[in-house]
Amino acid sequence: MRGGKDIIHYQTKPQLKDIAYQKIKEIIMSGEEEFTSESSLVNLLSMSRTPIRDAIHRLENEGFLKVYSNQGIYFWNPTAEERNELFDMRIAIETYSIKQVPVFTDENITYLRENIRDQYLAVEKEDYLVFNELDMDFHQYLLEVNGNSQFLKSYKNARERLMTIRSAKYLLKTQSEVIKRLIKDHAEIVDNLNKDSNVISAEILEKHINKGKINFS
Amino acid sequence: MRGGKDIIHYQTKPQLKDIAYQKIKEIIMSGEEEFTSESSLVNLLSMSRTPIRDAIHRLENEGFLKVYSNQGIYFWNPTAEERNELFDMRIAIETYSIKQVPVFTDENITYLRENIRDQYLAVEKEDYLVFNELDMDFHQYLLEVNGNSQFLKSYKNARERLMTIRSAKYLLKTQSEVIKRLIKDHAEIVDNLNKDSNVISAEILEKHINKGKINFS
DNA sequence: AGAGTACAACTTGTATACAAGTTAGGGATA
DNA sequence: TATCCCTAACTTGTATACAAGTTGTACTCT
Repeated sequence: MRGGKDIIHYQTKPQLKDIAYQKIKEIIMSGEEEFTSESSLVNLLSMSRTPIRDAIHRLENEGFLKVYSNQGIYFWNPTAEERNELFDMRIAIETYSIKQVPVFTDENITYLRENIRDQYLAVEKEDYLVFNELDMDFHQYLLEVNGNSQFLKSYKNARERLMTIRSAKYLLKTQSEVIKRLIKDHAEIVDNLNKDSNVISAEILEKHINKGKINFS
Repeated sequence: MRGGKDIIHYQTKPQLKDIAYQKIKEIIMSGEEEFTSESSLVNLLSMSRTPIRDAIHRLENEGFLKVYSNQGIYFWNPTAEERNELFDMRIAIETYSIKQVPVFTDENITYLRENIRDQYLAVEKEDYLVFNELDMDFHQYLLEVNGNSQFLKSYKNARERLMTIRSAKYLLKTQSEVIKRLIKDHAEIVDNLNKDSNVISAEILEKHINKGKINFS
């Protein structure tokens, strides 16, 4: 046994299992397939089973798919209940996080207002993909001010799972009026920061995230 | 491609990777070792690298260890900040969960009161292991009434990671007086259920979990 | 003695062979 | 025709061989 030394982080060259993880997740999020198998992924990604299996097991841990022994790999197809659970997870984390921040600095507020301005611009251009990126960044930034890495990790997971096409069909039929109301929520949240221990912002945030549930068909 | 059928859940015989997962987690939670390697685990558990690696990667995903390529496997040794992050995760989830439950039934209340009675009995016997089990069950039951499986999963993960010996040294020096105050918190939480949308219970719960942070040296 | 280097013994990453379970389909049997 | 059974082709689980990176040590050279 040699261990116990300090760990040095070398610049690691990209590993196949990480490439596989990313690619398979993209397949899942594209929503075109419902199931697959190790062998078909081996053919598709041109690597051996080992990195494929590493990626699959990681994605299974993160809730993106389920491996049935000797039967195949099924991509996660959330029920309405499961989607709501993820939205509630977001509410729990994001509302507590914002209330826990003692003060948002001027720099924080400026960043958020600029993000909101860009959100309006994206909607004007009817570029809903860019809007979604900005929306994701808005909520993520609020969490980053708190600094709790657990919050951030859970948020990203919930958000990504909710963004798989099969669970986010609603995005396709959102209209600019609906989105403009979401942006108004964002503005209201920022306007009420640093007041009343951020309780008001947290309340708006809760209603805001809850709108995600309703927007489903 | 054959897939697309209904999945049948056969009674699966226990898999080596699940055994490895459990055993390695026990080693981590015992807190006796700080690092290891695949080969030493292979010798210890008498199985090949494959199930060992599956278990290790799963545990890494859950935050129990970190694999450094070509350098070894280091068990998670949390800083004070990281422990606090997990406690805050618990607060976020548990307080929102309890507020979300519209009504706790008589059966729920009865279960919780019986659990609390057993907590007192355990402390009288100075059996802090049993108390810990009951405490874990108390908080878990509150989440189960809500029914959100995401809450439950995150709670269990946070709880287990906080219970690794190296992060829970405090347990060894907790005194029965301290624990009795924790049990009083539990009783107060239950006494205030179904009042004021469970806001009061949630507030007590927040202070209660926060005491975990303070109890560290 | 000291600096540098080569090497051996470790580490995890990757590829692949084999084991065991599941399933669809064809064919024998009634 | 209908039923049963066998088998071939799939599935994931497991074991193992090989590749590539890291590190302590011992040796060589100055």
